[in-house]
Amino acid sequence: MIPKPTESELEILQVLWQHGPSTVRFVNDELSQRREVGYTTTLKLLQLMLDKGLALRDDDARTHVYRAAVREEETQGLLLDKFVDAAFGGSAMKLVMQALGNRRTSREEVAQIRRLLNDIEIQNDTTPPSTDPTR
Amino acid sequence: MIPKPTESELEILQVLWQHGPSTVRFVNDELSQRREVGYTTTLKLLQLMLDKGLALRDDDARTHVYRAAVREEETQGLLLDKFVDAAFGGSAMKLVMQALGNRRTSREEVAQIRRLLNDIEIQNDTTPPSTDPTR
DNA sequence: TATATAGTACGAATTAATTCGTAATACTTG
DNA sequence: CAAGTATTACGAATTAATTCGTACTATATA
Repeated sequence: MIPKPTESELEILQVLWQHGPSTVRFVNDELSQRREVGYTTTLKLLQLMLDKGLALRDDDARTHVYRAAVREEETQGLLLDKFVDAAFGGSAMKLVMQALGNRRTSREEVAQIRRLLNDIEIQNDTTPPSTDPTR
Repeated sequence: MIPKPTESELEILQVLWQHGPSTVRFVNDELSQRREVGYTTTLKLLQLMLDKGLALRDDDARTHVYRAAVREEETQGLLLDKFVDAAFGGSAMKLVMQALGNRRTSREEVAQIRRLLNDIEIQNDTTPPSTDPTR
């Protein structure tokens, strides 16, 4: 089981996912572009993430290199589930409608979602929904 | 500006949104169905929410009645924005794709999203996207 | 009316997350 | 090599969120 990352840990994971294995210095520079943050704060967070199993590190050299220990999509999926429960009473549908409704969605994006919907329809035809009344 | 509710506050807001104005007792009973929670804990949270402007109360009678001071959709929108930033690097698109991809979506729901996409297309034709390269 | 019950207020303990200072050590460079 | 610089380790302070105990007051009921 992967632990749920905190806000700050997630911020760091974003850096690691986007840039790959990184030094503390690099991560800290990235974070500093968004907000004020001390070097040792970033260091400590990375060390905690190592303990929790959110990050791995290569400490062969004096300057350690950290990388994400959890996959981006998997982590996002976990967080999404919790968020849907917490903020949308469990309705992923409401979330999607709100996400699409409340912001600009380009033609290309609309097309992309349409393609996904087509795939889902095919799935629904191939593997019809369970009729189990308890679900 | 409405403050960002914490996890517990959000849990309570869900109750208030779903059931309307409620006593502490009622809210606590609802929460207790999901998890162990003391009465005075719920009371304190509602009082804090009152202070923060997340809830309102009618204290004419001895037994106070609390109600949400923030609208459901508006609050969800706020939280969604922050969540998209925190977990999906700002890409609402990625979130939607993941939400649709990672769970069962029924025919009715697919149809509903299609209708929304049609509306969006019409918007895009009526009000073409900005060509500002910085956005 | 006296006792039990239900409610509010609020301080304070606890827990979780974040932040940073300081010491020790390894590297870099004049 | 000596002085300055960068890095790690780690304790501890701070802040934010949650939880609950206790005192007090109002209401219900025996």
